[in-house]
Amino acid sequence: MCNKNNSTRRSKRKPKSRSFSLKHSRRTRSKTRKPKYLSLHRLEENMPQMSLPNNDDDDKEITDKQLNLFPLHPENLVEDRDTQYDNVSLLFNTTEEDGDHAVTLNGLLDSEGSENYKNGTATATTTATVTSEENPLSPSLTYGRYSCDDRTRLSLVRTAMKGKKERDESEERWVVYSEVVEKKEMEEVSSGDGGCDGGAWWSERRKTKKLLALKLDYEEIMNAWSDKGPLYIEGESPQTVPHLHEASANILADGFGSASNVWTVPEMASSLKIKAENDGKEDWKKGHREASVLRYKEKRQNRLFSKRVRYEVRKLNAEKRPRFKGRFVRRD
DNA sequence: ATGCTTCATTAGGCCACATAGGACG
DNA sequence: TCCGTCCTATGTGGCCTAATGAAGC
Repeated sequence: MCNKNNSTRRSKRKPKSRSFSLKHSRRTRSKTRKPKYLSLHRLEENMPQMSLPNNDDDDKEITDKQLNLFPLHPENLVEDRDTQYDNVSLLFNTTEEDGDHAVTLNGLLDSEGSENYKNGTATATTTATVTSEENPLSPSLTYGRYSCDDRTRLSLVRTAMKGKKERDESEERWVVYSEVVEKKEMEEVSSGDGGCDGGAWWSERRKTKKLLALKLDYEEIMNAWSDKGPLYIEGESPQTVPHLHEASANILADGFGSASNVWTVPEMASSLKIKAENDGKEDWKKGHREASVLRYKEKRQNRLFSKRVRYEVRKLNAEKRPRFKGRFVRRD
């Protein structure tokens, strides 16, 4: 219902005059407000600072850069254009020396995270780390070295990023707070006391993940459908759905999805395979990345942050409607 | 270092009613 | 199939308030 754009709201708000308000005692916080949504922007603030390794000259400069994952629409843009490329490069470009150690959130989850998750221990990795001394902006976090707190954060981010590929990339990622918390709690419960005991934690996590997989009663479905004609559209091959248990098991076994085990739609997968065979895997990967960058840039340019009124007539009616203290009141 | 208070900021909810669109005869 | 009626869900803007973080003591 209240889908008003926050920035618009903010701009509409008048600064309150404190002089008029009675000096009331401090409000009692009777109940703790549970935020409805978690913004990834906030999650991002808690994420480890990311850096591109192996470039001594640029290390400091890059280290000091903050990822701007939620840039403004051009109309709200001031200096954003200058940083655009850098941000995009931070998101999508990994240098050859990086190998698969991506510097994106996904990359972080896929490569670094998977390594540490797989091992189940807070092991130091060989990639560059940004310590709190080097980067005062992220005082307590180190990248490439995961404590239990880091694992917690990563878990939240991973949950939030889950399904990213299925969504419109232009959408801002908001996640329902309760879902994130519930999943987190489930994981914590399943991990039991040994929160930092990586092996046990990991195996329990696998179990939890398996329990979350969708189970279908195929026989019942087929029976219900039996009198409704053929199951598939004529002339088209039946769509196949990957075995979720297998998929999740593979992903879990390899960490959180290196590029090789990210599930794709079957058609896509076959075309990917053919293309990779024809053009060479590396060339195709490069082209794919460039296409992704282009798509990202285009959508970013077109993002609208101003409030969009869907029904102008409703707006007019609302503006005419009598109010008392901002609330609509009856005409009589 | 810790706890309390004050202040500023912000998200979310409330309200009435016109309208869209589905269900039904 | 078309038309009229009924009903429900939705969307709209301005204000208020609780929640929250920062700063000061």
